Amino acid sequence: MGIYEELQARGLLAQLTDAEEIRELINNGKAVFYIGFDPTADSLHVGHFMALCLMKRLQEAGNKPIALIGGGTAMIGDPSGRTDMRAMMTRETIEHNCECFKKQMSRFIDFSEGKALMVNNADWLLDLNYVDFIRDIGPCFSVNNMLRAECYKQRMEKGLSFLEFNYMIMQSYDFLELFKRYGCNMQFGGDDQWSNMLGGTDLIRRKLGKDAYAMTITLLLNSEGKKMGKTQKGAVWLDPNKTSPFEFYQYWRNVADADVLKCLRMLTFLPLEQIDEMDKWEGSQLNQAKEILAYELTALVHGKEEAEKVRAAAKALFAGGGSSEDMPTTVLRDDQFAEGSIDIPGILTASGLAASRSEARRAVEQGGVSVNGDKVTDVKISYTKEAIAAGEFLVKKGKKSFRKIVVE
RNA sequence: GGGCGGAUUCCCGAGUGGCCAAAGGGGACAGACUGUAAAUCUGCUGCAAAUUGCUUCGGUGGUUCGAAUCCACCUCCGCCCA
Repeated sequence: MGIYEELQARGLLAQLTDAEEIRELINNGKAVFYIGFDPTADSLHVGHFMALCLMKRLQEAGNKPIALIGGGTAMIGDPSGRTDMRAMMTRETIEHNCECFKKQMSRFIDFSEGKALMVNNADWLLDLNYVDFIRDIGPCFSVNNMLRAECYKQRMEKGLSFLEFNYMIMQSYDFLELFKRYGCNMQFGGDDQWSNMLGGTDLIRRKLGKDAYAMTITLLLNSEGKKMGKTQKGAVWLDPNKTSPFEFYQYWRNVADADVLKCLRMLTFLPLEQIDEMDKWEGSQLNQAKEILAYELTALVHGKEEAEKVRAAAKALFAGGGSSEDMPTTVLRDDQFAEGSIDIPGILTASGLAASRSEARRAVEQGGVSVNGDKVTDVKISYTKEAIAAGEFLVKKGKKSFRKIVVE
């Protein structure tokens, strides 16, 4: 089974410009491919993770990946799949984010000895001369066609600025540039990038008369059709400071039944035979599959050691027993104690379990808060520093939010 | 450049002088039921020293005893015409 067949079996392939040709190239390690990552935040998230895994898989099959960091395209802002304009980012923010991306990517992809490249499109986009550029590239794009592109559809109603309209052209230019510089003959990306990617293959054909290929990977949607990897608070980040390994683990531990197998196939590196075996599981047995999913992904992103710790911590919390050593912990400072004690809303807000004292109060009133297993019934209850220091102090809000409290 | 319409709480959206911290829906959160799932039902959803006080309806000023609501100017957006 070639890499193409493997990707297909995992349900990763969405749209391809030329399936036969692409299969031929990637199965024989002849692809030099790129995936673009716009530095819109200071950490990669789950969506990027999928792309990085794809890179890794293809690299292992002998193909050469180019990770393109969009320091230039981030100045424009990709309108794909958005109903409103992105907030404009300052150049400083973008540069900072680029640095963060670089660090994180190096952990997933082997960039040593030219096995992979990392480049930044700021290098060729930022100094373009406007008139030269549009004279050179402009004639290759039909506005009529662009307006028909799927990625702008949603914006035709809510409005699209000229700035964002140019995004497709920038991305297309990237592909052309990479083709010329590094012989990059393929672009991969999320399915929402399809129109932007086609822009690139068209541009290469028009400018150079050469063929280049594009392929999108399936967006990871849950059974309700929503993008996975997002929580109420925002994305599930790969940076442990933004999404702790524990939270990361829990996110996957809690996916819906209908989504477990899909996630295992698309996100993990477990052999397909093993996943097919799990496909036969039903009902509460799926819980085991979820545990495997959560463990595997946490191990990929944060390392095996960390994954084992958080798995043990989760078991301790939900199944009882086990150690609480690696639970999310909040350290209370002296100044958070008024007259030597702190009340329950104070603890909940200090630990981030509640956003405000009002929210904390509500949680208590609804019977959702407990301390060391005992339900808190009095909103006014206070704990002294000594009481907290005396032993294990475990605060629980709802069923799944825990925090171990210690004092300075 | 001209004409018209719009900006409300996390999102959609009602509200056109006091009865408004602001209907309804979605989402989120909590409870029951469960398998750390889904579905369902219930509660809840600005902040706080909490039967009270404070801050919010694009921005700034104004009218008024009282403004999300009226007036002026500004910013941003959509539609139509150029």
